[in-house]
Amino acid sequence: MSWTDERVELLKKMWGEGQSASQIAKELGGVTRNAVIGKVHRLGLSNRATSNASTKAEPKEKPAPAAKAEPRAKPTPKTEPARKPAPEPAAPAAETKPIPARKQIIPAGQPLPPQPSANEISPEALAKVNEVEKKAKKLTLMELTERTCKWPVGDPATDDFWFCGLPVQQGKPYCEAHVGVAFQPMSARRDRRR
DNA sequence: CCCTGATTCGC
DNA sequence: GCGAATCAGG
Repeated sequence: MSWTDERVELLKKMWGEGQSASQIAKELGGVTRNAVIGKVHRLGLSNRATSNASTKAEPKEKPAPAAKAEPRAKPTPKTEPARKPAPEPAAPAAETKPIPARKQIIPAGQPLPPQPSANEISPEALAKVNEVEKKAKKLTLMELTERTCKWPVGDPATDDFWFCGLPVQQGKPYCEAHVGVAFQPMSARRDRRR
């Protein structure tokens, strides 16, 4: 792949939006995040310092052909990146509103309202979930990544609230156990007449 | 571990 | 100009 005008344009756009290099690379396809970063720098984008960029300390670096691990001087001031992480256009785990199936433990505060449809979920699946919750990594919102289970556990109003955080199932926002209760086959929807 | 961007340097 | 390898940090 080459840097066509279109691709460069998209790159600029996304970079401007605060998208990460890897995200941009994914979007573009055919390039790695390194390629994206390299291009960004060549284009002169990168971080737009408020107006300082001096103090180019000692650029004197000795090649040191023998020592490959020669530490390169990196006096990058790295003042606060003025870049603001644009809020995810598509909320990660907002697509499907899962109602964590809980036993009967009410942490504290308000008694949770009756779960709308914590009904016809495979008992095995539920059991699994309860199992998993013990091993959950208990991540905070900020710690969630693209491959950590985003299943919420506990009461958000309490400090006893966290996300599963286990490795997600390929392509899914949840780990295996939680995928099991989050995505119900339509066929299971058969109780009420209809 | 996962991730981020920054830099170097052979191509 | 390009981007893999590497570095540095969260």
